[in-house]
Amino acid sequence: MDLPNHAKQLLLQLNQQRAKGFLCDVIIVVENALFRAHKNILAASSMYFKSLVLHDNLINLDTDMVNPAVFRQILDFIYTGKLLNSDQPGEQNFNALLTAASYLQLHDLAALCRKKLKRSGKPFIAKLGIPSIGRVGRSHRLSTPPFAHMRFSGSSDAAKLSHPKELSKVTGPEDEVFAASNQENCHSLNRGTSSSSSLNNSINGSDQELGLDLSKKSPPMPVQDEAGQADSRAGSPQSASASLANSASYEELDLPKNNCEPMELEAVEENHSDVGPKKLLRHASRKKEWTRKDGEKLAEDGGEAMPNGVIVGPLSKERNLGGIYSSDQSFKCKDEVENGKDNSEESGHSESECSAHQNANYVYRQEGFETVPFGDNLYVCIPCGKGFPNSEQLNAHVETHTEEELYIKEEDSYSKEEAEDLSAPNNTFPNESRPFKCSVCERSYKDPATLRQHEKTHWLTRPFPCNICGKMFTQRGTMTRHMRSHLGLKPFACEECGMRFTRQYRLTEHMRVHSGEKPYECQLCGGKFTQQRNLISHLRMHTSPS
DNA sequence: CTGGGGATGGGGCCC
DNA sequence: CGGGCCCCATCCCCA
Repeated sequence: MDLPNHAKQLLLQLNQQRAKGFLCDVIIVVENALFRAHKNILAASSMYFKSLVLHDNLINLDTDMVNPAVFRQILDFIYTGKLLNSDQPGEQNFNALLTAASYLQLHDLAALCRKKLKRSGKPFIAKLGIPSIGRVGRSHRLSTPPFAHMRFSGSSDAAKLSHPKELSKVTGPEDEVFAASNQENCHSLNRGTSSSSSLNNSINGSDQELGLDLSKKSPPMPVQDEAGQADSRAGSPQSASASLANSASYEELDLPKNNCEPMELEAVEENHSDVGPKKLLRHASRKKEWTRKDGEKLAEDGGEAMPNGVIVGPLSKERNLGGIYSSDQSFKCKDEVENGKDNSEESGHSESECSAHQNANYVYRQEGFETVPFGDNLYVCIPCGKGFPNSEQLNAHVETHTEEELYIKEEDSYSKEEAEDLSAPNNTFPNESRPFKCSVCERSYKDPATLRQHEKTHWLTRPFPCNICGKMFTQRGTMTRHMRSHLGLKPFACEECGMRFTRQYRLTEHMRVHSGEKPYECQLCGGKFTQQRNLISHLRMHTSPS
């Protein structure tokens, strides 16, 4: 018995899920464009991808071999089996496609391209060094084929192999990024705005644009402000998401390009080559270690049973790309575990509570796991559990909740906080100068805005998601700061050594390295330190039993 | 190999 | 919204 159209329907569903970022568990970086996808699909399409996605959640492709426009076509091909039209002339496009397909070991696509080129009578003009196996060229990123050193993240070896200068380049005018069609992320950032119409108006009509516009999320770079360009181009996170929601298929990168002022260009080069990617590698490595460490506690080798029965791997725990379980859950639950409030059945930590820790005001409900049938209402409000057929309706509903309803009502945690606060040197307990008292805990503040900000920390929800990795934040500023780490933006440069930092405070801290100033002294042994945190860690050495 | 210190990155949170 | 500070984690170097 054959079910006609089964494969087609399945592919259609998967492509729709990709469009929404639903269950996407891997990010592919091509120059400055990001694409979300499903590991399974990629692995099923190419041995190359299969090897890559096994260990990595973030895949950086060789820009010599593939550019964002071509990769978009390729990704569409993988998910639809169809080659959609490109802006490029046919032969040129097929040449580029063939290069990329060969590189990515998409043999069917490569054969298709060859056939097209042969038919047109134009021979394939291959780029030098197309990796059959073992290309070691300009980019060590992941241009090297599988089985060599295929790890982008989580491997210090990869970091060593990757020459920072090679890891990225300043993008030229030809660089393009794709507007994201991840409606969920757009909505979660822009509650109340509608992105679906603009999505429907995408230039290609049918295919979704799955890259993320990095540029619009870039915070202004104060160091480069003299040029007067960075600021005017760099938008706020809100405008970023707006652009994500509203742009059509292609958008020019707003990152400074080759025609920038020299100073600006220099800064960007440093940001994107010397520091950014390298740090990204280190960052990924660290994250991996965290996952591994945590994984030991939660599950062997990256499989963790979540409360609703969904099995999430390290990626899902770390980077929720699809909107179900963001990293915050893992962090939150990890914290709770550490605090003796294990996220287990006996603790009474319900699914909704746990879910609510990690997403904004809504999550997709994964079909097949809900205990109550929700039918087509896949968008579920965390606080009340109601299901909605689409995110717009859910968002409208979420607005009806009062903030008070969103508070966490866990007495234990507050008493714990209070205990900690009492020991804190600068406690924030109410007094005459701090008249604004938190209704949940005992803290008080000088002004209502700060109180309100604090009260958000009691909410179940985290309203500010990172549009790249899905991690949720309570404060927009924290989220934008977090975005800098994705983008490798380090506006604060040390005049002495040129080292760059994401935060002013880090630079101040760093400057003590040059000045030799050691303002922090250990009262027990007289040891002096440049940084307070190192004094603290030193003090632990004194206090910890040995 | 191990422990301590220097230095850095990221998140939380208050101002 | 940015600055500043705290905390935790990590990497690297060196004794």
